[in-house]
Amino acid sequence: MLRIATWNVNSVRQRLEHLLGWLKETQPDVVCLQEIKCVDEAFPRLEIESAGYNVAVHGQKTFNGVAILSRHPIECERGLPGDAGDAQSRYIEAVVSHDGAITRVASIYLPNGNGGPEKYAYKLAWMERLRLHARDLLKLEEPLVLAGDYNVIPEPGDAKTPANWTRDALFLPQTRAAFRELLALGLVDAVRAVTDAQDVYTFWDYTAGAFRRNDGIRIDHLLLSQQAADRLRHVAVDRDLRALDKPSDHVPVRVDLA
DNA sequence: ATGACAGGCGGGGCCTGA
Repeated sequence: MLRIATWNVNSVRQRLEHLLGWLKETQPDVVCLQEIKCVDEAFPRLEIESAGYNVAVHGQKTFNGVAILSRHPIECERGLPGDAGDAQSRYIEAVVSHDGAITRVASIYLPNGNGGPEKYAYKLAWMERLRLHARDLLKLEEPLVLAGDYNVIPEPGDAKTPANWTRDALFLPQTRAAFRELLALGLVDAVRAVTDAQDVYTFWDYTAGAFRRNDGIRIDHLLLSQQAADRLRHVAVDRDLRALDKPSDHVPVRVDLA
């Protein structure tokens, strides 16, 4: 069994106590982190290694930053191919060796895309780079898990109040179409493989009592290759973490693969 | 339409997020 989770922690240093407690309680094998908001040297490596994890970081000062934690040996690549001039740290990929086999896992922090046409163009270009890279990875015919904060609300049922998002980059028609193109490669949305429930959310805004009103959206996703989907045994959203003091605005989503 | 919060940076507000 391999338990793989994704979590946008909104600063790993601010969230370290939550992270360590959740690792101990949930015992994931592989964790994809996003928005660590620090350079590699500032990542709390020793504390996490002491909890039993190998650590691979692709950090950045102040913004963005991704990491992969693994109880099993990993070999990592940093950065999404397709634009050598892209300085934002939003992608790290690991080959996890376990049980005499391998599973390939990526931690993804897809651009938000709000804030002007340049930012939205960057989001769409990034999604196309991701599609091309995913297409290449799928040719390997391996168990593959592309996990992260996609900043995409795939369907109206993935928001409590979809009308609030119609002009937002997370829900614009082009954004949703690009996400569907990813799925069309043959990837499986793990949550949608196990439930049609319309109230599965992974993010609640800090403002206006959004969590109290359960005014959330589902934007953190694990997309599985067929080889991984065949092994899918369980999916969970650790929504209770949003009720802690000083929470991230996102909660972990995780899968168990046989 | 704006701002509600939160974090980083850096020592005062400003930028970014979703």
